Amino acid sequence: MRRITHTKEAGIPPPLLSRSAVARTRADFLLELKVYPMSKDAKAAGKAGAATEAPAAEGGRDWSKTLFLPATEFPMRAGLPELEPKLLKRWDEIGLYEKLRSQSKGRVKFTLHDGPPYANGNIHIGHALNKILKDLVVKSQQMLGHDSNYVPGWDCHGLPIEWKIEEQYRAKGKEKPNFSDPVAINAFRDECRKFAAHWLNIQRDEFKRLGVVGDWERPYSTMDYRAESIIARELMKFAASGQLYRGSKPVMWSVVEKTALAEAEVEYQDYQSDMIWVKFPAKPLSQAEDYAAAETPPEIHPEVTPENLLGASVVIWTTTPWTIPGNRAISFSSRIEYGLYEVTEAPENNWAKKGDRYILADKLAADVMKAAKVEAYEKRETVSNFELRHLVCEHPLRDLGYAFDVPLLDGDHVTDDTGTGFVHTAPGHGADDYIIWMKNQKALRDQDIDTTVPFTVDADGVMTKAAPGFEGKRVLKENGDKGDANDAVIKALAENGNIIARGRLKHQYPHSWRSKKPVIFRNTPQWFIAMDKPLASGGRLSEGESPDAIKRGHNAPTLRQISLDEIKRVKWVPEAGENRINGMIENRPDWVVSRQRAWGVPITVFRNIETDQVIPGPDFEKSEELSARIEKAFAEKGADVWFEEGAKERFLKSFVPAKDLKKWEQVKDVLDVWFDSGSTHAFTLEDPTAFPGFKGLKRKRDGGQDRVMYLEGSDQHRGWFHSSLLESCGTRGEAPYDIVVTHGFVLDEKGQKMSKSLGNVVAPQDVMAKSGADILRLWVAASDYSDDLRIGGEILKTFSETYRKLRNTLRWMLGALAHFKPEDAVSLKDMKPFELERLMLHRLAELDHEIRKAYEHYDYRKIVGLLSQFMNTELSAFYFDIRKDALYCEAPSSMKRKAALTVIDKLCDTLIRWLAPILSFTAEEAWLLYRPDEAESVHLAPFPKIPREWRDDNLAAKWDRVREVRSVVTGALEIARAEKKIGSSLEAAPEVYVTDPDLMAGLDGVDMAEVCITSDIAISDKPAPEGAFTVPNEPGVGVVVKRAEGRKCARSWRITKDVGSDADYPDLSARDAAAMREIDSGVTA
RNA sequence: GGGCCUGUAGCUCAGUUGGUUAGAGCGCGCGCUUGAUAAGCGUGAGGUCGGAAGUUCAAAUCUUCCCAGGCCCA
Repeated sequence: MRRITHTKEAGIPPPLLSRSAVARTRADFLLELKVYPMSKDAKAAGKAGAATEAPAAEGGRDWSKTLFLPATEFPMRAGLPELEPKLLKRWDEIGLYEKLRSQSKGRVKFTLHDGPPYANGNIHIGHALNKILKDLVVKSQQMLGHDSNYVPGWDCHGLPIEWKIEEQYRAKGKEKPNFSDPVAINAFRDECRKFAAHWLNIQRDEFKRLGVVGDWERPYSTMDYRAESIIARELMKFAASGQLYRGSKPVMWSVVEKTALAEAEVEYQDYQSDMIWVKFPAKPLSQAEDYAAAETPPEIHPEVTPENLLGASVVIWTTTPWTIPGNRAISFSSRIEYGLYEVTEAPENNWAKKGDRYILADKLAADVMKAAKVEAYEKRETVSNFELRHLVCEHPLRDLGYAFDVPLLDGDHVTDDTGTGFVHTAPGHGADDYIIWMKNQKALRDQDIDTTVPFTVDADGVMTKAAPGFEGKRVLKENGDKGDANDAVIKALAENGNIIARGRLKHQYPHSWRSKKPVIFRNTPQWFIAMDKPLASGGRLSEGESPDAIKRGHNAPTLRQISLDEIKRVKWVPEAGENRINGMIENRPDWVVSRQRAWGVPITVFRNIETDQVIPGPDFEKSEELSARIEKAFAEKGADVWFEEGAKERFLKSFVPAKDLKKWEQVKDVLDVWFDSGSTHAFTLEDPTAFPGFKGLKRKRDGGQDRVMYLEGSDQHRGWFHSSLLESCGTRGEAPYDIVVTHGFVLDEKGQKMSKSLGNVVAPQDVMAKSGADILRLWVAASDYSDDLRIGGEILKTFSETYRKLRNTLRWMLGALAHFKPEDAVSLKDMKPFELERLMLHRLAELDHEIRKAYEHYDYRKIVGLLSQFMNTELSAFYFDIRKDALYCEAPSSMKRKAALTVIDKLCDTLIRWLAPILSFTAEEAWLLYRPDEAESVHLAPFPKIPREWRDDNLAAKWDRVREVRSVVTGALEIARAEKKIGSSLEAAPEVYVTDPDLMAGLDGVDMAEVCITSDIAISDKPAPEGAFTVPNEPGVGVVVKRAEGRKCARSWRITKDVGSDADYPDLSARDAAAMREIDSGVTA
């Protein structure tokens, strides 16, 4: 408005000012005045407004042009989606990562070792969280003064990629390749490799887009030849030390496809099974058995197998009769109540006969008797857990060649919902069966029970000689139809008098998702890494200990013990992580590392089919040479060479006599991909040739100061943290990391898991396109990553607002600094009179301490909190608001102005650096405008060094009082405003009554009118008059708001009595008139 | 079902060894400003601290149970 009036009076034809015209006028004006921070001629710029404005008739002069208003190119609205790619390009062009490395050579290393994501699709919000968090760590550790390098990596082998390639084969009408054909398998592997490479590249771009700084040009990948060779080498270390062994385990097996299936490859469909109820006769135990008397309840007969159970049978129920030959135990549950039941009436020729006595779950007895067509029965006894635990049965097919004891095992998987309350346990044919069998290994062996899991069914679904009496019977035919095994088993049971009922059951049964045919659980040979085998060369070397000292024989620690010890040495953030992984390592079974698959690193060992010897292995003197040969071949040509024609002969040449080659089986299984990723430390951190950034890495435990951090989602306690720990402890006797940080999962706004079907998925790509990566980064930094994180529309909106506030504070500082000349900087000594400035310096010193501490502890939300609070409340709403008058209006020579600018310069410098790890793009944008001449990138700068002398606790305490009084004044002004007494606070001249001497002392020497942004103020130590404004919390302060007296200065808008005291500037206050005189005379400094 | 963990204003978070009327930033309502202006300032309203019971003079904080949610197993 003012401007339009002015234009009119200046005689310029009154334009028809449309909105856009106004905007254009304004834009032109800004352009004219705009100070380009890059221009070295800031001096000229500072007075530009004043100098170009010829003194006009005072009444019409546009005083705003004579003010030192903020001027900056840093836009109010960021336009992050457009800005960010430009900055990324710039970082690429200046070689930011290389610069960081060369700049920090020789410093203590902080190494965040990247956990490899799986290269098979676009990144999702969880990836974004993980990588941003890593970037916060890496950048802040760098700025704290470390050499903080980051080499990203990818996990490339494995099943999901195989599936994709199989899918492609099917789409092309090709058969699934025959993996025993060397050409076919390597052609297939090649497709997998290409697929992984494709997604690696896409993910790399997506990760870079987040603003993550790292060595993107030279990442690691588990499928690099070098990586494959080292993964194989690591496995061979386990083989050579004897920790790798061949065992067996039931897996889901498709008879039709002759292949093992993963859980994700089966689907449950209706299927009609044969069900049978089978008797396991109770057997008297030898009296020599000695049971712990302590656990014997007094009311129980302490003798083994109480008499009343003799002649009774435990009854089981199963839907897979063909697994009876594989039976080795019966599971019961100590949570279920059991009884001894006698059949009192039954039809002639019934399987269940009068006088039979069965042990059954009480809840299921009636059902069982009904199924067995029993007409009447009675419960005789209660059967206790104690009795069951010490009961041993005979196998129902004992006379066919199953003359072993069948023990009873207590298991949580047993329920009394269906069946008999007892679960037939065939360790080769079920997961639960196998687990409970393995869990009881030791106790069973103590009872002289053979714990070997029998191979009763072969790959074709045909029963083997390990199932005496049933050899050659088929479980399933080649086409997936039911074979003759069930009938044969049922017939044999009947002949032995140990079946009491049969029937059919329609239920959900696993089927292959490809052939849609039923699958079976079948015991198969697998390769294991032993958790509890004493490690001859295990354990870390203590200082000064010779390598020979660790050969500890049978007293040597096991992999489990070493791992548990190492867990204690690692710092877990948050601490609960230690608990979690500890529990897992304590309880986990041996590590199954073999997969009957194609796309992976092979288990590069050979097995003698006659002696079962494995090479490389502990009893093979050429293990090292053999390993070296394999490693070298892999490094040169990749793991494919293992599958090539004649590989066995080539690798074994000269190690094994040619005539014996037939006896040696080349293992074609591939490694569990967790072994791959568990080995990343070996082929990255320990390979300075491929990764020069890791050269000279010397961890604290090795007497150095460097640290290695792993940082992943909390699911990796079971995954990567776990496998890396086992791999490294098994081969090196120590954990591969010093610090492990875990974060939670990303949920939707309501705390629910994201899913396509719920439609609550937030894609990082969308957020970056709409709001920018810095918003995502702020979200990560401000959230409590130790817990699950939530994201959604409202949350993103909130963070956009938070961002906007921070951004505008930066913007105002940059604008104010357009008028700052370094040579005007005021030294701390000369800052003495300016308490407000010193207060700000004090706050910087305080914050410096807190922010460094928070960055050191990876506590980023604390930093966001501190900086938001500081920038919004203390700077924008307090310091800046107060200082606007001095900055805009005071003369160029004003010391107050110069002092303020000096402080704002420090604030700006410091805040941009503190924000850089979090708002990486925005901080860079600000930095380039702030330091146009010398600054290459804020990410090359360290956190600022704040002089200790800036700290002044007494001053801070004093100003706490000032702010207390101020808050009463602003409260009073608000009332006056509501009463329409005043509008702007400059229209007021409050009377402040301070009876509290402590508060009064705080006001000493403080210009309270300035602090309260009023035109005048009166401070009195007298009691406040009746009706004065007070606040309950500040009883010692009363305020009466009076209107300021005098005229409004046309330039500063303050109402003072000295307006017009300078005849040359009749509309201005004395202060402004003096300033104008200086400006008009061309003096700027 | 088991192990680990979480639940404080609309949102993101603080709440020290249990101790006055539970805090902050953002958002929201209202007012001011129009020289940070798709900005800035002031001010106000929001919480039975997931629920219940218990221990205690005193519980967001300790105990138990329940509810909701997450990760990992089964």
